[in-house]
Amino acid sequence: MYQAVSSFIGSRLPRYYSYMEHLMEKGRKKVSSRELSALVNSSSSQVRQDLSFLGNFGTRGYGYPLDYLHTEIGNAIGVNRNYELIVVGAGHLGQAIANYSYFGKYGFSVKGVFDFDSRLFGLEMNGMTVQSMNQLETFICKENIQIAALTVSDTIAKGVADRLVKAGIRGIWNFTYTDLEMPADVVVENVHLLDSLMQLSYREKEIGKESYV
Amino acid sequence: MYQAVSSFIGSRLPRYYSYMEHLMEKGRKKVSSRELSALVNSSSSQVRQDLSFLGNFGTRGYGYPLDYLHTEIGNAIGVNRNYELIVVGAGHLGQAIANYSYFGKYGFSVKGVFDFDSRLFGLEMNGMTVQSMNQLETFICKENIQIAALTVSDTIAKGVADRLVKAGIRGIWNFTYTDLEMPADVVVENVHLLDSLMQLSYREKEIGKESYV
DNA sequence: TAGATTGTTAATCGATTAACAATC
DNA sequence: TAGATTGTTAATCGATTAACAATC
Repeated sequence: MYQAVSSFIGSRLPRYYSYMEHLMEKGRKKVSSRELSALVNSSSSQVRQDLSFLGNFGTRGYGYPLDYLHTEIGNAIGVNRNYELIVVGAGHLGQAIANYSYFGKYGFSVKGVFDFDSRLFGLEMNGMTVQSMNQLETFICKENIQIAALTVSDTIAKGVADRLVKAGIRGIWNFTYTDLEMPADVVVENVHLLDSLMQLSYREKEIGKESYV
Repeated sequence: MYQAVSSFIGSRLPRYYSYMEHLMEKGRKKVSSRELSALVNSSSSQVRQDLSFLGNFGTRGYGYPLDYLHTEIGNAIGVNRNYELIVVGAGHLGQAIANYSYFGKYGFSVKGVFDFDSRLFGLEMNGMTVQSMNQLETFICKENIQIAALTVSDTIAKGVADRLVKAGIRGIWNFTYTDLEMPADVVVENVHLLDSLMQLSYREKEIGKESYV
C-alpha cells in the first residue's frame, strides 16, 4: 500500500472530515465512497484507498457509518489532541497566524507570541500580549511547547531557529525563505507563499495562451 | 519529458534563481548541475532535467553560464513581467499579504486592498489605503487587474469570488477554505495553511515514535 | 587527448485509477 | 437472491533518478 502521507494527512483527510460533518448535520447516517468522492472532487478509488488505510470501517454493500468514521478520521488528524504552539515574529504574518481562527477546530492553539522589537511588547492579539524574545526559552520550557511558527525576517531566521531548537522546540513551521538545517529529530515545514502565487500566475498565463489556439 | 509543472515553476525554478544570484554576487561565472543540486538539496539529474526543459543553455564539459541562465529562468518565472494584484479582505492575513516584501522581487505588486468593514476604510498599509468593496469593480476595470488574493471570511467567499470574476479577475489566490467553483478560464490557487501545520504535527509525531524503537 | 559535464534516454519508484472478488 | 459497495490487488500514469553517449 502506497500512501502519499503529505497530501493525505495534510489535505485529504481534513476534507473528508469536514464534508462528513456537513452530512451529519443534515441527519445522514452513512456515506458511500462514491458520494464522498464527488464532494471532495476525487475518485471513489482514492477515497476507498484512503479510508482503508485507517482501518476497515466500511460495510460492503452499505457504505461507511458517518459517526464512527468521523471520529476515526478526527483521531487520525489529531482533532482531539491539543497541539500548543508559539509564534515567533509578531509582524503582519505573525499576527495573522496568532489570530487564525481555524486552529481551534483542529486541535491547535497559539499560546504565545514573541518579537525582538520592544515597540511591539504588550501589543494584544487573540487574548495574548507580545512578549520579548528574552522570555522565549523560559516560556517554551514552562509551557512545554513543541511547535513554533517562524515569522521573523530572513536575516535572523537561522539564529532564531537554532535558539528554538535549543529551547526544546521539535517542529518549526517556517514562513521565512531561509533553508533551515536542523537536527534529524526536528521537523521543518516550509510555507512558501510566493510559490503558490507563481504557480497561479503561471497557470493563468497558460490558460491565456490556450484561448488563442 | 515529464514535468511536474507545479513544484517546478512554483518552487524549484525560483530556488535555482536565487542561488544563482548568490553565486553571481560572489563573482562566479558558471555553475554545474552538480553544484547547483547540492545548493538546493536535489539531484544533479533533477537539475539537468529542469534546465533542459527551458532550453539548451549548458555546455558539455563546462557547465551553465550564470548570467545567461539567470536571465532565462527569470523570464520563465516572470520576474520581468509586472503582475498586479489586489487583496480582498483586509483582515490580518490580508494585511500580511499587502505588506509582503517578497512580491516585488518576483514581479508582483499589490495595487489595492478592499474590505466590507467601513471601520477599516482609509487604514493605510504599504502605501495604500483600504477601499470600500463598492469601489471593487471600478478599480479592477480601471487598473486592469487580473489576480486577486481572497482573504475574506469563508461565509462570504463564494459571493465575493463571483463578483471578482464578473469584474474581470482571471486568477484567484484563495486563502479561504471554501471550494470555489469557477469558470474554466479562471484559475484558482488554494492556500490551506492548516494543511501544512497538520503535516508538520503529523511528521513530528512520527519522529517521536521512532525514538522509542 | 583526457577529463568533465551536458542532454537525453531508460530504469526505477511511487501515487492514482481501474477492476473485481468478497460480502453485506 | 439480486443489487450495492467495500477492500484489495493489478494496471496505469507520471515524476524522479540513473546511466551514458555526445561533446566541449
